[in-house]
Amino acid sequence: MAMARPKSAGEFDAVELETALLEAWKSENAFQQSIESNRNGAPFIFLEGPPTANGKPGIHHVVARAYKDLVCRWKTMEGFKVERKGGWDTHGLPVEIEVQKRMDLMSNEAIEEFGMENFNQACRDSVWTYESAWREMTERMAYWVDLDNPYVTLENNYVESCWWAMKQMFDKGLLYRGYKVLPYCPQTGTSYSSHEVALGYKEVEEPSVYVKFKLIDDSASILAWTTTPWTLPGNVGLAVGPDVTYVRARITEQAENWVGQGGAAVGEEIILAKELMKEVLRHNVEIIEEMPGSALVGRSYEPLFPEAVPRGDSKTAWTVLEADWVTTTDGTGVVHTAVMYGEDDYNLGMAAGLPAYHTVGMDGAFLTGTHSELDGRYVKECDQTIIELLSAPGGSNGKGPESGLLYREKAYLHDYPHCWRTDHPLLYYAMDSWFVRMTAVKERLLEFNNEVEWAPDWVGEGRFGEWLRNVKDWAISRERYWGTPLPVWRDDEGNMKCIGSITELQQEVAKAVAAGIENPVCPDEVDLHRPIVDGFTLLSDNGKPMYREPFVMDCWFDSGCAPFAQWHHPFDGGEKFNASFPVDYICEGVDQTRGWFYTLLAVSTTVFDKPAYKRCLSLGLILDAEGKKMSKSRGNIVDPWDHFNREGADATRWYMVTAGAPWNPLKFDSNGVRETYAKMFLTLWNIYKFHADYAALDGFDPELSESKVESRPSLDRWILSRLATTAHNYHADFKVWNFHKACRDLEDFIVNDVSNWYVRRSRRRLWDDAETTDKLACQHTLHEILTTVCRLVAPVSPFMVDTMYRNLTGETVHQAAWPLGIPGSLEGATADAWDEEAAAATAVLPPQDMQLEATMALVRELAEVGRRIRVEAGRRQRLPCSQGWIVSGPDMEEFHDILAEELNVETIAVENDLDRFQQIELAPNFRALAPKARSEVNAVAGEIKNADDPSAMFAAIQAGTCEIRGVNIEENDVEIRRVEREGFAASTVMIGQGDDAQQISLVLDMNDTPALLSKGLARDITRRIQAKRKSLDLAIEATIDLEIWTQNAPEMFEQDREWIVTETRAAAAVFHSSSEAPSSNAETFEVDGTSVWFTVQ
RNA sequence: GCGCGGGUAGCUUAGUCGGUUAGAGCACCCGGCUGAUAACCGGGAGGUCGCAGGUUCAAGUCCUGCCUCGCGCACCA
Repeated sequence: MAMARPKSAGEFDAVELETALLEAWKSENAFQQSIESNRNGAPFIFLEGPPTANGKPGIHHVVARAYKDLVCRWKTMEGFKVERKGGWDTHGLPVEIEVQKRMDLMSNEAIEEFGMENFNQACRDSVWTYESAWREMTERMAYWVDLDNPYVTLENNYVESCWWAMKQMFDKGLLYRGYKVLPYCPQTGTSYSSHEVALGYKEVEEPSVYVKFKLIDDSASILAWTTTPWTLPGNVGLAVGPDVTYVRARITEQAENWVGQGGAAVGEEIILAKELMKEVLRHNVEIIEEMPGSALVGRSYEPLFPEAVPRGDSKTAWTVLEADWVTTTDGTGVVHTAVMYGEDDYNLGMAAGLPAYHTVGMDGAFLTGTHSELDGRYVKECDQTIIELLSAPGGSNGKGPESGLLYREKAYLHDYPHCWRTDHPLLYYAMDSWFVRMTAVKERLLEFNNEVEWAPDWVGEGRFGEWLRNVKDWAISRERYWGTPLPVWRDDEGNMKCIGSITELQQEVAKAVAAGIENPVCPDEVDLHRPIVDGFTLLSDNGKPMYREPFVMDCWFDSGCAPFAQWHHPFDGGEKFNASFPVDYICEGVDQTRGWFYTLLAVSTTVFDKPAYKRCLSLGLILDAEGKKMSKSRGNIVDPWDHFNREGADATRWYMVTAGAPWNPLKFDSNGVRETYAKMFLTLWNIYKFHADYAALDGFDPELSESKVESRPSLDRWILSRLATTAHNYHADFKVWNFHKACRDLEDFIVNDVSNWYVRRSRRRLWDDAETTDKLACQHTLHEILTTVCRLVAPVSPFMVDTMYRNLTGETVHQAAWPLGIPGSLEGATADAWDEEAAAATAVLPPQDMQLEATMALVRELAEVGRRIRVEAGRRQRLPCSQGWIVSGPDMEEFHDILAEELNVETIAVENDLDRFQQIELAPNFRALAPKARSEVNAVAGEIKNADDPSAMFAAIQAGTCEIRGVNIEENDVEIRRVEREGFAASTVMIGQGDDAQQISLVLDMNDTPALLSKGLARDITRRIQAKRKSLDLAIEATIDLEIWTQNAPEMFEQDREWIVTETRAAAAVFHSSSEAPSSNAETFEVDGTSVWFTVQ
């Protein structure tokens, strides 16, 4: 049995407390113990989204981890078995770039020269650069996750599971090889992800050209516009909008002031979108014909560079095609289509059967055979040549009009992506790529998404749903070095094999070797990375050598495999996997919508035909105090240690959770952490200290004494009811992900109800040296409040409450039961379903008494009202009033003494005669009045409000005889408001709402008597002496010698002198008469014209 | 351009079914109180509820348009 007798609390030092606890947790193995203690509980499966450890962790990582931890701890306290395996994302471009920068290997050639093996080794090492920083942050913030046995995406077992998954897709026909147009840098020989492209947008001015495409069997030309003249040799089609209106316009006269090259002859006919005619054409024209785009579809035109692209068997090459994405916002309403150099172009080309041939090599130069003046030249240097070729009489193909094929050139200013390493413009370039046919499983994706409980729901329905409804095939390959290699081998005829395991690889290698193909040995522990896997040559079914497709996989694929690859499924851990899929809970930033949230679902759908997760908490972005996104480049990342080392992890975590809804962007404000520390944690500590210090002093032991709740004073029953109500609301908010609301309300309860009312009102109860039942009641109450509050706070801020709970109960709060029940421990329960009633039966909360809560709310309200009255009447708080009256309202008899004390009133009485102090005013109740009075409502309301004699009107209303503007006014059409009669110090409060609304007034008697003046003075003197005691740092039980002189003072009664003596623990006291001069070392003060001197020794 | 989410006091924010005096906290000022903690209580000042229309007897709340910030998507031919 644990020691349950609290020790004195001591001063609060968050950092010291937290670091000491971290040590204790470590030596006790507290995290593992908290799981172990629930080993028979129902499982709640959490999946950690793996961070990459090659960047320093910032405060935004702390936020995500706080929410992960919060839910896991909460579920653990509910009795669920919540294992938390850590994970690391270790592959991918960010790692490569980091290494490239460090080693100055800024191109693929450089990497290959350096050696792929060496390079990948460098990546492998680089991955762990900040691992210890992550570990320290994770431990310090008390994110409980198993970092000693994490899954690591670069490990062979993990990669093997990814290979297995890939093979499942391959076997289902969901994996295919194709082209994808990607932003590509010929200098470095790499394509870029959209993230990198975003880094390199630059505003540039480039020549854009309007080109005439001469129709066959027609004198007219179709006009198209492009900002990339180098794509023109690759032109194989023109796209028009089927519903766009086009015109055929004839040039009627030469244009004046022509700038630049190009032009048109009088009589030439040009086709373009009607809407853009004015903007594009510099000549005067006459419109010959109008037609929709659909009328142009199928027309053939002369290729600009007939040599550049072979027709092949294409029937649609060099014809007009329709595309619904063609707009008339710029250009000519006709889009020049070069299949290999634009994404839309490529998709259109594939759909329409255009020939798909490159005119540009991987080095960025025109391929031989494009045009004699262009072959072998870097495309960006050819703009001028192309313009000249087009402008020549007859144009570049010699079949155009005499005026040439160029109509106009125009400098064009736009944002264009550039290589962020070499600064060269990127080329959109069609490249070999592998895809997962996500479009084939779109319906399943949508179904599974509907099954997910999203928080907030609009991310699931909106953002994520939108993404799925527009799902495209997943380009999964990257022509890089450091990643999970694509396990596909291919021969020169296009025969392919996808390898799903090491064993299979070994078998295939053996087969190849048997057929005479040389191969390195393939041991069981073969490293599944480049270049090792590239070294194996396999044998196709037709006996041809097969080489590995030289790609690695998108690293998002790796993390998408986490649910099974973390267990090395299907090779190991079958049970582990089967029992934990789909997972119950994931939680990451909203930026993972297209990232991890998607790839998890994409992989689980294609491989298992199941969803990957049941619940997903999508967190808002973390912004700095100015509302700017935190980023390395802005340098506005907050270092979590700034707060860990100042206010501590508890305050940091509590701040994060209470600052706003989890899914809303969080403006991280350092002052807010400070505020949380001072308000929430300091207050809670002081409540605890108050209890613990007296409990220690009195030897209080909750196990050895008893105090029945129903026989405790109403103040105790009130705070316990508030505790139960707060806990219920807290839990209800947790269930619907409203952690912010839950925690704000709990904080309010702690600060307002417990500290500012209960403890303040109870302070004197514990001062009593004797063992009274009242003191015991207070101690038990405080004990119950604190142990419950500790458990509620523990999932969010796990440190301080554990220290408190340990001292109060001898046990750790992290193995304590959730006060609202422990469903996870019930027979047959799962994370999704449990017996609510049986779970509730395990709850441990005091009884609720809503009536009592309402009454106390009123008492507190009246206490505030009383102070307001005093301020307004200019009567100081310490000068008592002889009498106070409460006018109407519920019975509060049992709280009259509290009120009397709060208000410093001798007696409180109830007065039912309203008219004695007050009169009424009437106010219209619009909700009731409006339907009856309709448009007259304002006029009627005005007459009610301004009634000369409201009492008389109300009497008429009650009698049913009050009619205004034809409307019969009934009682519920008006509200009665009370105002004070002239000459009374009173104030009125409204409680309740709607029909239950009630007004209660407080009236104070402001007349003085000698007795009151004496008492008031005594209180003032006492207060000054107490302050002096405090400033002298005297022990509470120390006694003093007291001397007091007064001048111009009211007579002080003997009983009040005695009161001063006992209150201030004076062993000896001398009250000098007013004729005696005060000692020169006496302190002095003045109150209401009375001067007082005193000495304390 | 499309979608999602915001815009309420100097700052952080609450505001339910539309109901007539928009509520807190921080900071500021005045006063009070304190063996009560970096506290507490009362009061003050501080708001065109992003802008403009509309619906309604009544709009922070509902509708339309616009401005603006954030995020995502698309485009940049």
